[in-house]
Amino acid sequence: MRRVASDEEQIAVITETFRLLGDPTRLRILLACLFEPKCVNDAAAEAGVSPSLTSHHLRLLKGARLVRAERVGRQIFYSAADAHVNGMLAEIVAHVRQADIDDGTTDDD
Amino acid sequence: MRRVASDEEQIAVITETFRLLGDPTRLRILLACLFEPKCVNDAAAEAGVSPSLTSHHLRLLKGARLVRAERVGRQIFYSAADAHVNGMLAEIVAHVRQADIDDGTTDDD
DNA sequence: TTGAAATATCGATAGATGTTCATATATACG
DNA sequence: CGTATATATGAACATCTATCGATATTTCAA
Repeated sequence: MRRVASDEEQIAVITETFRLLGDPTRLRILLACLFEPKCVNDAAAEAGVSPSLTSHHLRLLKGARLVRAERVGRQIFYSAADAHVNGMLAEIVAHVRQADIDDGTTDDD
Repeated sequence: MRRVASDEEQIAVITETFRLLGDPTRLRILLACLFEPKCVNDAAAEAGVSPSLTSHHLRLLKGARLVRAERVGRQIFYSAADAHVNGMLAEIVAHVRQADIDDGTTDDD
């Protein structure tokens, strides 16, 4: 018999996921891996932080299934875990732009 | 001449939004207001926390344009700011389920 | 096996954050 | 007016968390 995830558990997982996305450094690292797999060093360079810290964050992102890891030689390439990760980012970008428009602080991209 | 929001600023706003969503209590309060406007007391009751704390969180959510406030008499009704808020939640729920499936810990809703 | 490169882990710390309690503001009603 | 209800605000605190530096592990090459 299959277990049914309770609302509390679902909220716990969701908030944990959002919480991880709520740090600038971690988000930059995730964005670096979004469209093409990146090794730790490259992701670190793109995010502008140390490989150590990048590895730390990638571990957390991997724990929340936001990224997947694949070893190639002595490098490990990280990429977005599924399409919903991109979807979330797309939605929040749209939301932020919407809020900007409502606010009258629009840019002209 | 209109200002163009830099990547750094966009990331700052996005992470701030995600950060706010990354707290269980705050998310529950937001969920309470998602599909129908709720006054502070009702949202507090549904989230199972004090009205004071609810007001605190709603202020933050309002600051990030995640909810809108409308006064009716001596009550203030809060509701989701725009459709993208629902979209984000939908995407993350789908992501969490996808991760569950990949993990073999699926439920049967 | 030895050395180098890439990634991971551990400990410590400074700063951020959620919560509570007390108080303040605002609206409605006699 | 004064009272009650609804919401908001402020300070204080206890906890969590991102970051850094050093060390460990893993993999490849010679």
